[in-house]
Amino acid sequence: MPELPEVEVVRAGLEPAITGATATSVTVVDERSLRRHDGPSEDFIDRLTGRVFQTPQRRGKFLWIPLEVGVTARHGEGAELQSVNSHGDALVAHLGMSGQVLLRDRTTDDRLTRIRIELDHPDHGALRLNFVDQRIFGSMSIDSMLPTVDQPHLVMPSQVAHIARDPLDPFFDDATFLRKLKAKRTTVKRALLDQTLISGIGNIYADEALWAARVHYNQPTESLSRAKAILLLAEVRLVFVKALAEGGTSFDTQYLNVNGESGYFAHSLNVYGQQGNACPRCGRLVVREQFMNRGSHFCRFCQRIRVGARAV
DNA sequence: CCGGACTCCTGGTTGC
DNA sequence: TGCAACCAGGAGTCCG
Repeated sequence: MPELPEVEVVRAGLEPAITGATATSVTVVDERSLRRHDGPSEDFIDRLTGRVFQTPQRRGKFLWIPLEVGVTARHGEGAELQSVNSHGDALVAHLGMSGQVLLRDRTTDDRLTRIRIELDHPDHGALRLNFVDQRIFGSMSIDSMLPTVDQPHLVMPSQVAHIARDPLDPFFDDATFLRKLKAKRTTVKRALLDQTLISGIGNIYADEALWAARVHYNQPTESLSRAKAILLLAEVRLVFVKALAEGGTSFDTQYLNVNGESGYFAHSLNVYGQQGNACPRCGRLVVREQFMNRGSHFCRFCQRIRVGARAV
């Protein structure tokens, strides 16, 4: 599924292609892809049509494109230029399990397109942005930008406000993360997947980072040594950076494919989906267990629950 | 605060 | 060949 590296590949790919483009036409093929939009599809279309895209942003697995303020073309003959809010709006996208953002020319469509946005770019001309999503766990929405609680000068879509910084964010605070992790009364994989603690990690990279750090998914966070916690955070960053590097190579400005299943995932997975295969480190069999309604892949020998290590 | 259950959801794949 | 069962799980919500 799309996690931080996949979403970042999309963001980085969209940036040069669509920044400055105008949304000339919007088609909602399947309203269920607007589940995070507060209002009917007509409202989504009205608030997006005629707007100009600014630089795409990302936090964790959320992606958004701020819309230039001041142009509310569709709304009335200039009569009621609604001052929505002082910080403007953004087109927010979450890819969910199977979402893709595909940049096409005007003649190309994709089978599972749920939302289609026609764009006109001053340099690149006519473009089409297809939001494709098989399972419809993803969504698009128009959301208000609001100042964040901790940093009032930093604005962000309201539905992203509760999402923690991701570990590739230059302002991610390691010390704070380690403190909060320690304070939690939960187990380590659950904590890694908690987007309010650290964002961007999904099932695949959680399993990969835990394997790399030799930590069992069910290790209580309070008994995780500080050294292990630091190592784990480093391994999270490492798998992200590796995936990002590989994802970047297959990037093509005219075709942004972010299907996590295909492409760069395949050749660098050590445990995810590898049940029955040999652990690359010790040669014993990788196993899969049910945890949190999903699969946990790990090596019973390399990753064992350790007791004690209750630092002061 | 925490965890578990539940909901959303579909098409490629598997099995008979 | 045909069809039904199976499977993947991010995120929000509710409840005990």
